[in-house]
Amino acid sequence: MFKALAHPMRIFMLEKLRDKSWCVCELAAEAGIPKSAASKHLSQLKDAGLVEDEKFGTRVEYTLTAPCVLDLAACAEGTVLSSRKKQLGL
Amino acid sequence: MFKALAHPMRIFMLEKLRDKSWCVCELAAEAGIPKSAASKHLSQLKDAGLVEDEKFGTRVEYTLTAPCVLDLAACAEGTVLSSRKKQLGL
DNA sequence: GACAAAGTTTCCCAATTTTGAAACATTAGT
DNA sequence: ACTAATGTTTCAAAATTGGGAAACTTTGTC
Repeated sequence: MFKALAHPMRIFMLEKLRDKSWCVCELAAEAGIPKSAASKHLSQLKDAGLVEDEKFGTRVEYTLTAPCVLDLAACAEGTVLSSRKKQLGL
Repeated sequence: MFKALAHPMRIFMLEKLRDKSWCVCELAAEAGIPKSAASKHLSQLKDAGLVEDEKFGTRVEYTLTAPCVLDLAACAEGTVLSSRKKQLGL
């Protein structure tokens, strides 16, 4: 699961999914990457249990499912920020 | 930070550090890897703000600092387990 | 000073991951 | 049936990451 989170693009996608569901082509356009890459990233997030997909015709919508991921991200942010301070000026 | 967590050996080290501080050579011995590798992994954990190091003579002791990492691990475990169930039998 | 112990850094190679293009489904609409 | 739109998969190249051995620091001891 941490491997799934260990890529800026996938973090970006999770942040997009925080507010609403997105289909692959929308996320690809937002991120400025080809559909194939977006599909593969989303597939990894799905394997990690962080998102779910649902088909609507030709579209596949991805939704954020893991409820604790946002808390997790907040924890990560706080940790990183406080360690930055220490590493610089204390 | 998630990159720092995205390696089994570093998770192993964090679990060791849950109970007490360890020096590099102790962790290397526990993990069965050379000191150089252990040092590099610990360096990444330090850069991510997850551990701190303190020198005692020639020894360098590493200590777990990020208080939320353990909650984070619990969250991760719960998420992974519930998604496994879904992916198998629902 | 010489030596040993503990860590770090460097160098190079192996392994993994990421990327983009193209081929391949699948579904919808005409 | 044909075409367009959306996703997924495959493949090879590119990029990143990890691993081990040796060189190098630094500190403590004799």
